[in-house]
Amino acid sequence: MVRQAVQESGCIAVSCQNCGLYQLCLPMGLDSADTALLDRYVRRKRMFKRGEVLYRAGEKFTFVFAIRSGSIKTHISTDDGRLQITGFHVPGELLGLNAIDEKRYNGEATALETTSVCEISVDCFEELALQIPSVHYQMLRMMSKEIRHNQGLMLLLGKKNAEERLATYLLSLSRRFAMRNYSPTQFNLSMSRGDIGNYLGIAEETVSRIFTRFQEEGVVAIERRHIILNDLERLSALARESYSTTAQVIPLLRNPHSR
Amino acid sequence: MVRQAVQESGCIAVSCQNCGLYQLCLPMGLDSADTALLDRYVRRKRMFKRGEVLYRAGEKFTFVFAIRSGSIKTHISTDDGRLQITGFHVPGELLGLNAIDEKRYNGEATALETTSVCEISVDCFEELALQIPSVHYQMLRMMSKEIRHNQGLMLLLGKKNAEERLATYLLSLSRRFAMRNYSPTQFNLSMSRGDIGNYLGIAEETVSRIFTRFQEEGVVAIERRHIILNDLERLSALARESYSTTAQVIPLLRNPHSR
DNA sequence: CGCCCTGTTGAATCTGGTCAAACTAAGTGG
DNA sequence: CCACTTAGTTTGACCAGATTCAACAGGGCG
Repeated sequence: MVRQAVQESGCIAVSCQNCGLYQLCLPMGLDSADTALLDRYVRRKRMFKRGEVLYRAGEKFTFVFAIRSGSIKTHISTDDGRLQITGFHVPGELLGLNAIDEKRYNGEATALETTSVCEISVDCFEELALQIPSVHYQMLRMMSKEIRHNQGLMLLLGKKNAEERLATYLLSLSRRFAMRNYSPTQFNLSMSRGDIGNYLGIAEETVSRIFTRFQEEGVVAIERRHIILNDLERLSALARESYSTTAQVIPLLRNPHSR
Repeated sequence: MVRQAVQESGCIAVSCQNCGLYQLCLPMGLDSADTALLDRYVRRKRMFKRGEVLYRAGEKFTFVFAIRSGSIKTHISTDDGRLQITGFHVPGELLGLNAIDEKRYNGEATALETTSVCEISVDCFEELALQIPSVHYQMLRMMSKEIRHNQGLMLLLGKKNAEERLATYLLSLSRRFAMRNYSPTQFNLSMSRGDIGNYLGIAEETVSRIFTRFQEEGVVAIERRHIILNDLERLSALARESYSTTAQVIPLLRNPHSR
């Protein structure tokens, strides 16, 4: 189940490949006792059906969730009930980490489709961090990444118009699929038009209208939830950003603690 | 300069009170050698005048900045030059932490007024983290807090109208001042109308118009950059959120590593 | 003293939201 | 197998909130 794959970067990818914990990118020198330990932490698996909730805002922080398959949306809401989707999450990502400060989840996570996750008990997780000090460091990197992502979204929400938002969104999905070695030009949208609109801060009708416009212009071809990006160049122009696939799945930088 | 103040929470506030490093909330048992060490890290002080830049996007991650006095704005920009302010920062806050993943600053930080900061060398910082393991944990908490804050902003940008945004903004400033034992109902805005508008995703003219409307309604009194909040209740209603000052400056939770 | 930057106010315009209705696909149960 | 429901999506018409453009006021600073 758990195997070691030494990377030239000086890290080990611990897998359970499709269980997000491997993202923690443990440093070299993990012995078999450690791997056994890790195995213990990822044992708890669980399925969620479309619409089922992983955690709710205010609940005690008991699990970190690693997505194995399927997809999840995370969202927060105003006091008067309007909600904002803050992210869509795919296999290999960890959920719930940012509850570490308040010890309570600050938002809610819902399955978009039938989804399999590993529940990692927080206590175990902290124990793990004690045994393998660089776990904290890796968590820092992951959260730093999330902050970066959220800032990108803030830029989008604050400064872009509806068309740019949708084009940006499609490109960002494309990049994420490319990173995971799926087709960057053909994929399924697991979220509804309503969810997309909510995430991008526009009405679902607007999403629909702009999708049809993109289609008329030949930039994309859409068939219900399946989409083909015909012209990434033009899409980048519409998003007003440059298209690049430079980012790697898990940037395995050298860990400063292994000096 | 550095003094120890044992808190009932099991933490020590290291100060240099007005130097944000104390936010790291070091665990008990810091000996004099450690405090001396810490003193070394916070030695580098520096002043920035209004408009001067602390760091730019893409620059190598060399310093973490702790604000001692004044205020700073952080911002990112689209490829075509539009920029989005992602935060205003006041004394006691740390800047630059989220460069930890890519080793490069992802945005830019600019002084809003004459501002004094401690520059903490990243190398020193990592050394510190090695010596005092809970530093990483405290960084996690700070980043978790930032994520929470950014999510709040995303909610605002995605779902609130101009009036709600401004009311929310004033309340959030009020809370921050209250936390630091300044008046929650009377303070100076160190940022321009343009900056406020940019941050909230609305035009500066809209900021101006709504400020005058609030003033006509008697909710606030504004004299250039000085503002008095006359009616927090009504302001909360306008923001459509409940007013509370429950949050504390530095939530000194028990550190799980000091078991 | 006059310039410049910031902020305020007005008027015209437009993007995107809201409301309403039709349509499609996928179930669901008789 | 078909009527019926339901959720998701698309499209049209209308309208409101916010932007844009423009002019102007006033403080602060050289």
